Amino acid sequence: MSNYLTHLNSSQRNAVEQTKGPLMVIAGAGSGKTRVLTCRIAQLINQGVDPFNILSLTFTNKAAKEMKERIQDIVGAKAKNIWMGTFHSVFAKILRIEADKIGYPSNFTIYDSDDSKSVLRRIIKEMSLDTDIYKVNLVKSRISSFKNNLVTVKAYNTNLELKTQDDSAQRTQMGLLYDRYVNECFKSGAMDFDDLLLRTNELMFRHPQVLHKYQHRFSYILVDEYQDTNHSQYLIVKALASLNENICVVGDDAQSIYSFRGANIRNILNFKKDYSDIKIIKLEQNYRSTQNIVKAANSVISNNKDQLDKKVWTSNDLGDKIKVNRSITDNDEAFVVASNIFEIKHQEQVSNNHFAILYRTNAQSRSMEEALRKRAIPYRIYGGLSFYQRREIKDILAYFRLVTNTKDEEALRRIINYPKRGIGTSSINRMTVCAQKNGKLLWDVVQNIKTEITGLNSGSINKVENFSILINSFRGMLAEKDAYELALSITKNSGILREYQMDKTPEGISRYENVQELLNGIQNFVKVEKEKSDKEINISLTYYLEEIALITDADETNFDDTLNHVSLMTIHQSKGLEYPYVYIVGLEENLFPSQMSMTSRADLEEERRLFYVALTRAEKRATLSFALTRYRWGNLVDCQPSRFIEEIDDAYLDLTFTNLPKKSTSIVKFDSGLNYDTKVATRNNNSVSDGDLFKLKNSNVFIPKNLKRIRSNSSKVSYNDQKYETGMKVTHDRFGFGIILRLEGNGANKKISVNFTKVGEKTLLAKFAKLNILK
DNA sequence: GGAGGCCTCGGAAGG
DNA sequence: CGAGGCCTCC
Repeated sequence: MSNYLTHLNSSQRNAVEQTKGPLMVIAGAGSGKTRVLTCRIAQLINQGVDPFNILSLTFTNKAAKEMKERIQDIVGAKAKNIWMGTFHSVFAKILRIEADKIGYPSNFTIYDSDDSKSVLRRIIKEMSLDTDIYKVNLVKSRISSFKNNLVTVKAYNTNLELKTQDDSAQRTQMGLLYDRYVNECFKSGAMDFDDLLLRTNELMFRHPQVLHKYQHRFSYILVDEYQDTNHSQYLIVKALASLNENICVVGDDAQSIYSFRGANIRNILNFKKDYSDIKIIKLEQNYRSTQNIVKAANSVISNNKDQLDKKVWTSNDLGDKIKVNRSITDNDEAFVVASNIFEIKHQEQVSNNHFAILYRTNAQSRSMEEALRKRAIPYRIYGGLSFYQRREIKDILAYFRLVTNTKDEEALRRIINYPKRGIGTSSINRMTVCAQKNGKLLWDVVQNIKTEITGLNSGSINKVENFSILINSFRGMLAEKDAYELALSITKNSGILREYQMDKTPEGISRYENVQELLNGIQNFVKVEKEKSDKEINISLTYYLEEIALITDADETNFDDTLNHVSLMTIHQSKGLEYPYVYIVGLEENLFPSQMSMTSRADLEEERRLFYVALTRAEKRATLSFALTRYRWGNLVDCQPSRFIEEIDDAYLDLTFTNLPKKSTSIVKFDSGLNYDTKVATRNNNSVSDGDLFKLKNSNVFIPKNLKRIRSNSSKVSYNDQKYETGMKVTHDRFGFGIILRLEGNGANKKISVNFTKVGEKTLLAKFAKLNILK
């Protein structure tokens, strides 16, 4: 049991044994971070700390679950009592306990992103706002960022900076909109994801005795993935830890890739400022990857300015160099990847699940999928629509939600006429107006439709009444029936099951199966929960909803994981995972780094960290690839190789072609990150010439626009085989007049350096350079 | 009230 | 290109 310490290196051991006081562990990629966290908690428990007094916060439920299991392996069943989970799940639990103090019911609903959007869409419409200015996604992310920075409606209204931002974007009603959204959620007894953190702060700051209670309860606090915490989370941790200061945060600033959703990298960069006697331990030995991979990753990340000083190293084998493939099209790229996997599989007897294909955007999965299918290589795509986000599941959950919390207006609106029961938009609108006029809930109007409303015909009134009777009949069963019995009754008696049963289209069949799966899940839930509790208690639907509200697909036990398939996922999803063979595809400017990151250094650095994450997933071999043309939104577009390839030290690269722009021989200087901010000027304008100017900055091989016509069959490409010679006078469509200085390489890889009068020296690929030779 | 056509928009995604 | 929201027409 106690030999767990012997498997640790000295830094890891220090981190584990340093159980008192503030500690920050900077854990490089593959440095055994999870091991340290689990051992540290085991150590606390072995030292006599009550598991009830340990709070361990993670970023995903999956991580929490895995960690709990690993701790259980060391200390046994008492590990179950540790407060371990995501910020959201732990504080949702606490908020349910303390709900009355902030005016919420303890069975409050948790609105997911779709619910929030739907509420916003409704408010924007009700306020008759211009939907071009008040775009739902934009408004939502803005409100989210207000909340994550603890900017309440009141604070917003006195915040000149934020207001000016909105005013200058014509969003003068933003404050009002924010206010209405907050009220709408509150009125519905609902919290969105950001509320779970914001309301926790509210709870703790307005109720010192509550804060005090939890400060005492959580005498030891651990936070994983600290680099990805936002301001709201930071404040919660700080408040809870301020009494005992037994706080341990673990993270890697180099792997902070979630600032787009509010994560604040300063939390980790500034941690030491918050605690006076802080200890900092760096885990720098990488156990995962080869030397070439580690060093290549280091050379890339060194281009970032904002980072903590550390040196990740490994004593593993040198390994292969990072292979870089170039393809003409995205389909070719996929073909090369699939062929390569096929080859390695057979030559080296490697199984499918040793391979991962990582990409920047989900859209890139399609070509990979096709290529793998052609090679008959089993694969699995991770991500996409989660089970609980599926329409049919959300429909059923909406019934559950309304039955347990009739204030939940989103749920009510979703199902009041689903399945169709003749309560149309006009009836709903009338009831809405009536509710608003009398300051009542929509459900109040529905429930008392006969007395509450005039202007609805008797047929409509009857239909509404039947609906209200239906829902109330379910409500009557809440206390006596368990979650499964009630769920079954709801799906049957609401007509929803029949609806899906009748639909014999493939989608309909799949919907029906999903509903069955949901019901099976509930049945299983009831069974497991009953076994867990010794008492004969009713596992209610309310309890079920509370438990699943924060569950997502990623947490489901993936039985498929044992199946042998190649994994396809975005780089974001790959965080924390590792594979012997990793393919990072689509390494092109404007794709990776993403076009949207080009306007600021901070965003570009995040893209670079993302690339760092991708590269450090590889254990044995990493392969990079890019295409010269790619379909994006139905259009074939030209691509330039990503700057990230150039940023890797040549010593660790193995180019499978000869003329990738090289820093050392670069003629048009590659500016290594100094001028990113100035690029705003060239990128804001989408005109062709500006785009080309930009490309030139990053690549000394200029690949002209006309490549567009080249299709996936590369054998059909006809090269311009004009005979160039040193000293020739030439003209170029864009660069004008110039003199050929020298020729390098042969055949398709022949390069020409030309000194142009207007733009100076350029190196062009002979096969693409459209030079007119002047006699 | 509902089906189908039109229009718009598009990043990554934990809870 | 493809999904989803919205609007129109029946």
